[in-house]
Amino acid sequence: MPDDKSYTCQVRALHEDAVEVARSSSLPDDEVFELARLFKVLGDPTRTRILRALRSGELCVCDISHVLGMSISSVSHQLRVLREHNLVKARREGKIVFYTLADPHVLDLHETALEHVRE
Amino acid sequence: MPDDKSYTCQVRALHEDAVEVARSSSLPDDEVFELARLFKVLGDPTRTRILRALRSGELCVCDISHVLGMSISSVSHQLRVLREHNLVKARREGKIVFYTLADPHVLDLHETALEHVRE
DNA sequence: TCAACACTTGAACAATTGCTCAAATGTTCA
DNA sequence: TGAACATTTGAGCAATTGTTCAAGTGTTGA
Repeated sequence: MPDDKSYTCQVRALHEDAVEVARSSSLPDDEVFELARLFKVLGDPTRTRILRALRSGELCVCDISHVLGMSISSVSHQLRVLREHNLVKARREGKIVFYTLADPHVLDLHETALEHVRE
Repeated sequence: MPDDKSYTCQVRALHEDAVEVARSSSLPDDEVFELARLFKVLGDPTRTRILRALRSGELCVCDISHVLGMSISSVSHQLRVLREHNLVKARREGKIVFYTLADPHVLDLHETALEHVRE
């Protein structure tokens, strides 16, 4: 990021004090990244529906596929994403793998967001 | 989505009752979509940092660019996304456009998510 | 040991994303 | 009016995403 005129506005900062306040109260980079990462995982309709489905208790991959009306494969791919981000847990029982919410607390985000979405 | 064996598991559903419960308590499609859409917008580090910066009050595009250390252009592009999703509001004063949070309530999502991220 | 089955995985693909660069707007002030 | 400047916009691009298809793994029971 070069420090020339094309890059930012030409004064050092239009409102230096406001910039300083904003800068000093900003989150550490890693927290910003983690925050965005979590929201990004939540920001897909398929994954949203999987998390909603698991609200009522554990389900196997086949069950989830039926609830969503989607292929086993794509559900499994998304379950992997959710697993990798510690949003769901898997438990194998014979041939069947059961999934549960790793931390139902995460659904608090759904509630808050729904309030916003519903205005 | 064809209804053949390659598509889902071979029984109608492994746990029909659980599937029925999950299905009947699921969100309407449009709410799922809106929910995911909101999280998706929140799920980018640049946009996260913009929203955090605006927490301390209104800033112009140039200010935000300074706080983030990013080009005016990319900040403006992201502000457009935030505007289109009603997360920020713009107010023009002469040559300068000031941005504010459209609904600071949205930052409640940050707080809740930060708790989760921080374990 | 082998077929059946629940699930996972990898490659391939179109679609979407976030950035940069350059050009266009809109506003002020001389 | 025209130059200066804050911001927006559009095209172009590499990178990422979500799905499908086909092949793979792991477990059960005959």
